[in-house]
Amino acid sequence: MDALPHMTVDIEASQQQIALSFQQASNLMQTMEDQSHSNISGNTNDKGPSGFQVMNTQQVSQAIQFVGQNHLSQGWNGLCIQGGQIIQQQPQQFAIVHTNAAGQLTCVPLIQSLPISTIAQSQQEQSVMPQVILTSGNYMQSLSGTQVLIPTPQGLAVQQLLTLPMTSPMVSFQNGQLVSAQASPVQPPLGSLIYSTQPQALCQETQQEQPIETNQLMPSNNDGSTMCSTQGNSSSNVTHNNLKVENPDIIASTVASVTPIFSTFTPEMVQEVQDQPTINEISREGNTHIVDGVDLKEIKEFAKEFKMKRLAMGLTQTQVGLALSATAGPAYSQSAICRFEKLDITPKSAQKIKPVLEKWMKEAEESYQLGRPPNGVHIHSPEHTKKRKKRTSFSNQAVEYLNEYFKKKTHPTGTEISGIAHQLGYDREVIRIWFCNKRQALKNAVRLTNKIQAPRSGNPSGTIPIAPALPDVSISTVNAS
DNA sequence: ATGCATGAGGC
DNA sequence: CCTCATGCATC
Repeated sequence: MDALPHMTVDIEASQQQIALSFQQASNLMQTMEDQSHSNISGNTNDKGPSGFQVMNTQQVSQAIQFVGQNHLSQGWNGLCIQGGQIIQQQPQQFAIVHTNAAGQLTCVPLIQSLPISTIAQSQQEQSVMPQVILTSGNYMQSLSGTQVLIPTPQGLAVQQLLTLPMTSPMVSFQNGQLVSAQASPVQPPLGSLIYSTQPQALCQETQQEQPIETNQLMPSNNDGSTMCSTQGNSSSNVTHNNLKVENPDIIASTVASVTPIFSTFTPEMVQEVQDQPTINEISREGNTHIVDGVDLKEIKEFAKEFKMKRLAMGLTQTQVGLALSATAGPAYSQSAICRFEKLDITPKSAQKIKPVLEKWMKEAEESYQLGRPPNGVHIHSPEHTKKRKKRTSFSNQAVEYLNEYFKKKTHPTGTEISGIAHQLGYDREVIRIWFCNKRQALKNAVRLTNKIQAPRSGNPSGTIPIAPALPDVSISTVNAS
């Protein structure tokens, strides 16, 4: 480090995502929280592998300082990177971010590397909008189009990230224009490069794979007590306290008799499952943006925008749900909001929820700008009076058995359901519901299974990869008895 | 984020 | 009995 203040963050060379990926940032912040006993992330409910993370300057600074021995130069004060996730913040700052081949991230505060006159001019023109300019190659290219949500005195602004096609961090200003040292033509034009408010496609959220089945024959630690989780409450009317593997051999042989034929679902099996494909599924099929009179593109964009704004305001899905229920009109739970943001719903549902969220967000933004929390976020759950059946927790053996059965037959007959219930020792209704839910989940899970291949590395086109891998529910006959 | 439950609407 | 939209509870 010398005259030109900058910071460098070591990133594993193998790291495919630049800089602090969300996971890294999360881990870091978690670690820092652990060590400092302070809440850095400030959001415990919604953090996870997907989505993006909004960090304030201090958080970014802490994260970065924590990573390396290098220090953040004092003047540096804004912005941060991601790997398809988020970035933010702090108006009135300029920085160039660069990753080199070794996977190092370099941030150069333009405010110290650019002629002051240029900055002053830009600040005037753009008001308080921060300027984020990314340079470098492939990694950064993949960021192009990523949006950054920036709280400004005027409210939340969305800025799109664009990348400069260059491999060197060297850039300079000439006549007030940013010029690549490699003299390669910069496109799009710098004007739009530097500042764009039009929301456009964000990079795909990363989502965690979830194996459809566990197929794990019980290790020794799974004794009868776990056949039905009672959550430490043995007094409630849990259905299966008595369900024990009295004779594990029976279970085992039973499972075997079901004759598992697939260890995993094959892609071909899936295609016809879709009665009500989710939005993500539809878009992957290509072209069509209008389904059932619903503009999917619009909904997808709104879903992303909604999530960004929610996070920017520091609200969890739960808080939004509570706030929603505190206002007039239809309310939706955290689950619903989660599914909406993930677009893990049918177009019909999305269309129904969207205006509700839209309206709420609008009001919330206004509140936010006034420096007060949106209505209702403080409200606490009213004790629901209805007695709900305690959630059944199937044993691993039972789940495995059911999964194997499901692979063979997604619609067991009434008689078969009874048989299964008897065999496993669960209520018949519970088994029936299990199959219902399994079928339903199957439809919504299709898109999750295809991110296994190249969610991050390839996919330069930015399109969503396709490769569902689930069985065809429609094969089996529906039968009642 | 997701598994099981509920209830509406429908054959 | 099924699908579908949703939610509570739990992972």
